[in-house]
Amino acid sequence: MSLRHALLALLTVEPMTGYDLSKAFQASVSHVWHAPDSQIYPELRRMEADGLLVGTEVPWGPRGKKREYSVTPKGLDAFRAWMNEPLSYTRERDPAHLKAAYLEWAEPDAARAQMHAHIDAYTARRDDWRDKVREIDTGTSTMLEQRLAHAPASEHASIRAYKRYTYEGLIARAEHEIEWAERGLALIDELNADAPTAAHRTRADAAPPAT
Amino acid sequence: MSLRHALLALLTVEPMTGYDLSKAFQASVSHVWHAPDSQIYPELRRMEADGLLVGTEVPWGPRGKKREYSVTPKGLDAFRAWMNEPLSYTRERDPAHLKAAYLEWAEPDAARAQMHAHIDAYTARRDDWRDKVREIDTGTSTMLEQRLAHAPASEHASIRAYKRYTYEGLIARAEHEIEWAERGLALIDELNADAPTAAHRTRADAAPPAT
DNA sequence: GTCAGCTACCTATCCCCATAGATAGTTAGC
DNA sequence: GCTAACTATCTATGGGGATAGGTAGCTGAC
Repeated sequence: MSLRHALLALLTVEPMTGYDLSKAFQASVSHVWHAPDSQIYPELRRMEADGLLVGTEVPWGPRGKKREYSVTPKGLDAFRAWMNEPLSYTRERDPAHLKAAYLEWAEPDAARAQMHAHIDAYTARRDDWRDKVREIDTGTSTMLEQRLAHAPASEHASIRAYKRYTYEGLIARAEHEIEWAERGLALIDELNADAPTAAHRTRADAAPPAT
Repeated sequence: MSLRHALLALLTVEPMTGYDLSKAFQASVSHVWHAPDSQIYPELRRMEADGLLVGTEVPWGPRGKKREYSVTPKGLDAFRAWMNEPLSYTRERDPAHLKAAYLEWAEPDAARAQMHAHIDAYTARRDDWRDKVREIDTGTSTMLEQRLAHAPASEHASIRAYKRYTYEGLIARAEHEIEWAERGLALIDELNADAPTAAHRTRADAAPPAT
């Protein structure tokens, strides 16, 4: 149900078409929540059916048309209700840590490659999020500036602060993941210092026991 | 496809029934990857159909029977192949941070409750993972000890080290999440310092902190 | 005037997962 | 001998998401 609320968050700024939304999504929310357009369009229809949005046909060129959605009072209520109730936390499900727990099965070099992939993935995210923070600070984030333009000046500080807070949390998390993977690289080196390749070969034959 | 590999990881230790697996899952892997039995049983069937496992009927009491699965060489190959290829990283999708980005919409007390929920969820996980580390160190983890019993002594250090490494990473992550939420609480107080809510004021007056 | 590239929207399939429940046999304690 | 609790397995339904398409109109450059 998070997609629904992410869309509501964007539409509270101003009415948009599905296409606009999928672009806005990529530019802003996607750093926190990703969704392809094939998920956005049907969800908008469902939200309209549920009375959270109203869609109006807008002419586009001589023959074309597009559908612009705006939030209804009911939609606003739903969004506020979601914001005011705490999330339910689902249990951990993390492929990287799952793999790490059984890393003795991997070739040392494959284990290292895994760690490098982890580092690369989180480095990219960290840089991405750092850009977002910079955009917030310099006022070059289109979505944020539009949101601010539609909000009373008294709230500008909060809006900016929460966005910044969110991305800073994500940056710190990414840095933690990078550190973790770097410790992983050190650990792999340490464990393979004496027997670089022999360890795996014995393991390979160990699992199917000859009965 | 992670469930499949989590199951393979467990079955490399020794053959098990679906029921055993769902128990073992809860006791060990579930701290990294959770799955209910209704997902495990069909997946085992599929894995058998794919030739990764063989299942044999084992009598259980006078009339009952159960199905015990063991890993085939093909299953072992699949597991090793998974271990040796790097994971693909999917894009961020985090409801807590999504909400945080729009926290100006929430009542201050609801925002605080959200932060407390975050702290509670990660505190529980952190404690859980700390227990796991303690189990690893004291040798009271059944699954781990069984795994060690089936592996050459030369590998015991690695097996233990990777498990410990995994859980330590998760503990550090949980601690980061707790810190983040605590900074969130401070931020909420700061942003609402001039206009405290009625509820907040009442609570502060009713229960002043004992020194 | 036509072609590339963009805007706009939609469909289909498959997989994973959450949740809820159905069924049946076994074991241990009273 | 009965009952509660455990062992064992399976089904059904629906939501959410990934991936991969398809259609149609618009716009601007050459």
